[in-house]
Amino acid sequence: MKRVLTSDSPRSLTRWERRKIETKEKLFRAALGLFKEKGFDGTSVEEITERADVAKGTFFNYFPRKEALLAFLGEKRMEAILRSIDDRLDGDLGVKDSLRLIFDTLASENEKDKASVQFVLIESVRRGGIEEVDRGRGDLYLIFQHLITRGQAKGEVEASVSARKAAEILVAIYFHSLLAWLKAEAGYSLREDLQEKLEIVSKALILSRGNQSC
Amino acid sequence: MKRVLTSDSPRSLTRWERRKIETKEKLFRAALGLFKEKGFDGTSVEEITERADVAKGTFFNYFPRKEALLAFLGEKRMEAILRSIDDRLDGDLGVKDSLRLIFDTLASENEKDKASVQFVLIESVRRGGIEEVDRGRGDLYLIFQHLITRGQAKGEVEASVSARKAAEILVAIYFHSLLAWLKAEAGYSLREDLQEKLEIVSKALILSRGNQSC
DNA sequence: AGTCAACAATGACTCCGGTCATTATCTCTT
DNA sequence: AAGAGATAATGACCGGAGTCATTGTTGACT
Repeated sequence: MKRVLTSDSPRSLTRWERRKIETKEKLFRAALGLFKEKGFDGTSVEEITERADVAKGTFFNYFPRKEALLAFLGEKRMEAILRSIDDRLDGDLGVKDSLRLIFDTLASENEKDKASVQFVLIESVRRGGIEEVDRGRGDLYLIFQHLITRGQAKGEVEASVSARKAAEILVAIYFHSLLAWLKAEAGYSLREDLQEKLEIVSKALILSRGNQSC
Repeated sequence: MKRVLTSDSPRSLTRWERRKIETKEKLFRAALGLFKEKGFDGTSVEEITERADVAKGTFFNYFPRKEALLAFLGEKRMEAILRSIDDRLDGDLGVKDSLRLIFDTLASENEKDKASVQFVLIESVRRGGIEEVDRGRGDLYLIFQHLITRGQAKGEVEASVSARKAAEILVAIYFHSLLAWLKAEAGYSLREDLQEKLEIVSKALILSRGNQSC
């Protein structure tokens, strides 16, 4: 039995909620700054709350555990990546070009800020759990699957392969390459690596129109 | 300048060393039992040392951190897997059959004891760090790479693909599938999943007699 | 304006991983 | 056999993550 008097749906933000978001954001920013200064393990929750000017206990009202900060960061990053992919994807593109574009976007978004990716993947996966990454991964997976299914309908993609499995392979390649890139020397190009691998698996997926190889 | 008086070379294990190994093993067994009973987080180091009948501090003489137990387990498992692959691999086999055999071995070794894999992958990767898994992964990677290079020399494998990248793809597929399997329902067959994915990427790698490009 | 239920903030507290100075045990030398 | 040097065992201790009972705020309703 809820009644809202001041209009209806746009009235979503009460002072409380605004302050809640504000506090969470404040904690998040404080934490991120400290992490970049002193690393994840080197930063205590108390330091974070002190910088955010709240009491220690408050932290746990917003993040169930310290690692949840990394999950939060991960979510934000993945959202940005998916938005960027959505923006750039064009229905007219062929499957192979679409895949190229997606891998390209994934690469460049990650190459933008290696330090954050370090936290999200190494640290978050390291400590927080793989689950965190999963929501985003699921979305990515759906994009691939959809693309391939559509490609099969259009006769661009080998009909005999399971779109599900193919999508899983693409996701696997992406995450594995990301990890490899994080551990590689500075000069290593994620973009080139992904494109090269895409080139290889494309041979298994894409029906070339009298083109390709040799 | 070492002198051993009680015989010579077979006398490699002094009482100390035997006891050292014994203690480490005792700690390890106690820990594994407790983990299966109460989970990793639910088990404290003190419980482990108590069951192993040593003082708490002793634990850290053998494992630098609690997670090192998982790394230790992981190493043991990976060694067993690689040994099993070595045993079963036959130089006469073609590349595709070899790959099938490897994936099959990987699947069955892991399917033997899902709980342990949970610990090694989820927990160890979750908390201990990805580094732990890396040694074994590196070996696996080399096996793939070697196999493919040899296959290219024999003309079985598409010469244009980089053996390095191809090996990375195979490893990526393996680990990703392992994770998916761990999170899947009980009925899900890792073996079938891997074989199906291998079938797909094979199309990109293997030059079938009478099929495929060039 | 005043009341009150809902919710958030707080920090003292608990628990546990990890350290370290000290003690106990072993091996080798003389 | 006794001493010395090496190595392992020990548990008091510390710091930080996470809990929770209490206190402080907010805004819906009268």
